[in-house]
Amino acid sequence: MTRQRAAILEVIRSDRCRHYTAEEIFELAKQKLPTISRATVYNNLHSLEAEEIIRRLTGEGGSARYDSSFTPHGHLFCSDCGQIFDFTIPAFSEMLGENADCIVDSYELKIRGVCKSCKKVRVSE
Amino acid sequence: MTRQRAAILEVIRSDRCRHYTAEEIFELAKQKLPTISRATVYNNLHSLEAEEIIRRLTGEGGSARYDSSFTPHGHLFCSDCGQIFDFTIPAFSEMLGENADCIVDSYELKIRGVCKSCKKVRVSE
DNA sequence: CAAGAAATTTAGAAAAATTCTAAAAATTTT
DNA sequence: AAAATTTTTAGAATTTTTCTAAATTTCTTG
Repeated sequence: MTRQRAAILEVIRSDRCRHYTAEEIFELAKQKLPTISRATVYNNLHSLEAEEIIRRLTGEGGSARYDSSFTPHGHLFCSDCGQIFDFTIPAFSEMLGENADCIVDSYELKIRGVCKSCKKVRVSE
Repeated sequence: MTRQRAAILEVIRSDRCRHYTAEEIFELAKQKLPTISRATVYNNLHSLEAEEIIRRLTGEGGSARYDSSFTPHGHLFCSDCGQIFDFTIPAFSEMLGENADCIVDSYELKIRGVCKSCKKVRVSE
């Protein structure tokens, strides 16, 4: 555990809904450790994901975003505000268990849509 | 509908299990239309996805892969052979319908694990 | 706690992936 | 078939990620 790794983790964990990009994490970590380098951020993001501490989310726009939790859960990608909301599906594990003749290491349900508050804005417009 | 667009679609549809990358699609389309450019491939991949004809899959390695169908379904990313297998979950739509207070445009279930045949290889080794 | 070994970080270059641009070509409309 | 619109091309530019070798930090062990 290095100071850099701690700073990176702290940045990722400081956020429970924005899901930062690598570049954002780099900029924020830089405020704590001005000499930190991009490569260190990427190195740590990779190892943290390999250790199942954080999760890499991709699919919207150019750069990956990071989730402070590795626990399997769904992500709602709001097409209006761009935020990524977490949610869980209690019955999900069972559903998978009974049909899959494969090894399931992890899963992620990605929903594209419009979140609650943006839906309200749309209705009122 | 241009010749380029048709060639790109044809390439994507010629494959039901590999899920080509943009670069692979570019190379394969080039065999039919030697002067096709990368930008055209990307332009068309974007518009085809916006028109909900194909789907962009991301998350494994650097480049996105393309699915010839936009119909919501799950993807099993095999961590051994790297292939992406499609599967459907009949009960899934209902499950979503009853809980989501948001607009769901589409969804994708991503599973990381080991496919049937790689599992067999692992056991026999 | 100090010395050596191992692992990590740095800075920047390099590579890979994607987007942009303006002119040319193709397609569609009239 | 001419004009208007859209798409394509080629390559530069940008963005994102990875690599590299030297320097630094952390860990291990006496």
